[in-house]
Amino acid sequence: MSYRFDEMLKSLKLKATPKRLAVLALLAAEEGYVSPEDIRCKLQGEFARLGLPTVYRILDELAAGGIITKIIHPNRQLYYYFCGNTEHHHHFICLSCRRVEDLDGCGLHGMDGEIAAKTGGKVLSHILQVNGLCRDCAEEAA
Amino acid sequence: MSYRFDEMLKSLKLKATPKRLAVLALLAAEEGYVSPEDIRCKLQGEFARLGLPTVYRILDELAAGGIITKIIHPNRQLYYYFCGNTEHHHHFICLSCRRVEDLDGCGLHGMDGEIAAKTGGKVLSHILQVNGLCRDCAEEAA
DNA sequence: ATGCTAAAGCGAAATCATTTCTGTTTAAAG
DNA sequence: CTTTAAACAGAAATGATTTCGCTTTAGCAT
Repeated sequence: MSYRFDEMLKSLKLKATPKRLAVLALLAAEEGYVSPEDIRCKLQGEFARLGLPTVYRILDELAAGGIITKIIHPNRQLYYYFCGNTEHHHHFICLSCRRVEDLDGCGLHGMDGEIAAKTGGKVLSHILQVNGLCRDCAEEAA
Repeated sequence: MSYRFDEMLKSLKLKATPKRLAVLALLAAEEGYVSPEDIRCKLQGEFARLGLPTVYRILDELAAGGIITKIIHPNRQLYYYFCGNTEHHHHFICLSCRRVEDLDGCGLHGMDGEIAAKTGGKVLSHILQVNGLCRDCAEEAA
């Protein structure tokens, strides 16, 4: 699977700068979720000068545009995950090895509308994330 | 509705100290979710000396015991909510006024098992929370 | 009741991920 | 090629949360 990162950025009205492209490419190449610090480290060879604030800013922009997903972690650090699946769906994340698996057809489709109707309020967003140990890590722990 | 806070603490094998009881009572009296700092402020009259770390510790203990719920907020602060409903359920939270409404029968019952079966992994926890504006706040914003 | 011992509780200070700020650089548009 | 706005770097600040070592309390035997 290959992606047109420049077009993705364009669709978010962000310039396709080398750093943004590199962050996006790195995220897409990773199997699991990564922290801002991870990204800075891995891109240090490519960019002599790359500050953490820049990484944070880029990740924010990408997450705001919806092309990467913010992972909520018990350790309260930020993590991000790139997922080619553009359908509405959620994730099963491994707390040990950081692997992410898609949960398709999660049964929440239409929930927002139902809830809005029931409570009379307005649904702005919802969080659904399943935390656990992936098959390999679960077996290892056993 | 009145609760036996001392018994609740006992069931978690925590001593029913005045501060724990006060935190629990305060949470139960609040309609919405509150921050550790809120709690410290509101209990300042009752306890001349009450440090934030103590509040955090108590909230942790109560949340670990499952009698209060941790709220995940976009502003990255911790909030907690006391909910008398002991059935497995989730919440609709208002980002404006902090009101919380229960979502019963959320359609996730059994999901953990299904996911475990499908991925081969082990589900440790899941997060489901719906963020929005309650009826009043939505009307006000309109 | 009193003394003893281990657990629980406490707040000052430290921590550390994240953000802000300011000045600089870079790139798109005319 | 100039103009103008967006991106960027890095130092420093921020502020929620945790650590640490001391103090208090409760449980229990005497």
